[in-house]
Amino acid sequence: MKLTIDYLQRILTGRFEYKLLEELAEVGQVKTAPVGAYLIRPGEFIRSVPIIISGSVKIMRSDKEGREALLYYLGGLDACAMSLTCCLGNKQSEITAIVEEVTEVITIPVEKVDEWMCRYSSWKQFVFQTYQKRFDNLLETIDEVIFHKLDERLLTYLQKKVTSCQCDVLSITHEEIAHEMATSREVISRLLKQLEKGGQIKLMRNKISILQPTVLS
Amino acid sequence: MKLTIDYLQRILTGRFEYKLLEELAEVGQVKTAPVGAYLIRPGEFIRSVPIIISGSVKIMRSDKEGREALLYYLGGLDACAMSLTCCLGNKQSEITAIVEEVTEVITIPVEKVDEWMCRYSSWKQFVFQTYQKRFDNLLETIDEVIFHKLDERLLTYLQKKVTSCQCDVLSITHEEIAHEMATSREVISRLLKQLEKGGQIKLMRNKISILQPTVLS
DNA sequence: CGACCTGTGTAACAATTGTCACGGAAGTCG
DNA sequence: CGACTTCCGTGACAATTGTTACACAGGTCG
Repeated sequence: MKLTIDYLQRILTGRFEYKLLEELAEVGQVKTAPVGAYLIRPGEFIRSVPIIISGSVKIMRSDKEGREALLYYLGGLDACAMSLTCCLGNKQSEITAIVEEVTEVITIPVEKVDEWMCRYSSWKQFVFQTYQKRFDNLLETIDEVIFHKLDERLLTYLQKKVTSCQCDVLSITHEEIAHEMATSREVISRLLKQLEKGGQIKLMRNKISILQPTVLS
Repeated sequence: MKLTIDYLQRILTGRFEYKLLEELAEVGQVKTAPVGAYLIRPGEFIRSVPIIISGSVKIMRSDKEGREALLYYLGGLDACAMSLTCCLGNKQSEITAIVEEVTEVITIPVEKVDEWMCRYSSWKQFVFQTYQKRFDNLLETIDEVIFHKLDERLLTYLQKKVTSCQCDVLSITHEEIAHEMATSREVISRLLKQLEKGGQIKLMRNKISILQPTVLS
């Protein structure tokens, strides 16, 4: 779909200069991706960088044996660092990006991503900020798995999910959680029960209500 | 210490254009850092980006309780992504960088790092390659801790150490390994003994000899 | 030599996490 | 309603990792 300057000004308020918005309107494409859609998969190349306007995308890592684990979420005005390196370095993706909530993205062709970097300092800043944020996301993830036990990890997992989907009743099965945390269903069930006894969540079929004070950024 | 073009041409063969080498010689500083020196610590700012010429630097992550864990090593011609984001985004460091083997670095003032990006495409490429490599390093680290058990992790830890210090007899105590892997000495002793029984290593006081076929990149 | 310090080995036990085996609850669909 | 599927709970047990406690080996230094 075609972009209008008006639209861009509304969603990117003050972030980019007018001339850049004009160019963005020229070459950018708006797309809507349904829940479950793959934005990219390991081994794939990508020829345009997506900027997420609204919705939520989860970035997963898989190993050879088919196990998977959640790395972090992308949300409003985030861009994917992996797509940047893929584009700029012509490299294959190392991760999977799956739409978690219906997501609207603007895609920008590689050449422009590169070209704008020198022409618009606001764009350069955006690109580096993206790298920095993803780097921080990965460090957070590492902290979790290295320094915390499963029950704590489960709780922060749920809390992040809550901020990602913006509601405190999650529609998710134990199986899915287990999958994203690279462990087994029984373990998750056990720990969830434990959290419920501790009054931090409430369990229902296919649903989990988070009662915790959700004091996350 | 001052830099000469000759020196730069020798160590950066073909990586950068001549004009960039001239500028590098102009503003860059060579420094030698002794084993154990901190190149950067969490919370610090940094005003110049170091490129590692020779030696080895380990990047560690710490949590609030003082525990630490090894993230990855930097070696020849690597640059630190964290120092880039610190400089370009004026952000505090999230990691610790400690000299593992005597290391020679060229430091480059922030302004130039930024300025050259538009002027020299080889430099831009270098910067993005740096981000990409560090990103990959972190993903590898995450793979290890999420998908592998301690004994496997210990083995790859030892192998990486071997490639980092370029010798197959490591001078290290069990305590130090435990520290870098964020576990306890007893656990490491136990697993090392197990690896020795399996014929993969040989243990001596303060030393570990790796007998494994070291088929690492 | 004897006191002392550091590094290693190891047994015993605790806690956490993973696996297997089931049974039952809730929902779907004929 | 009855068959069937999916999801959840749970007990029992195994494997892994963490902790405590202690013995001993090798080196240093007076």
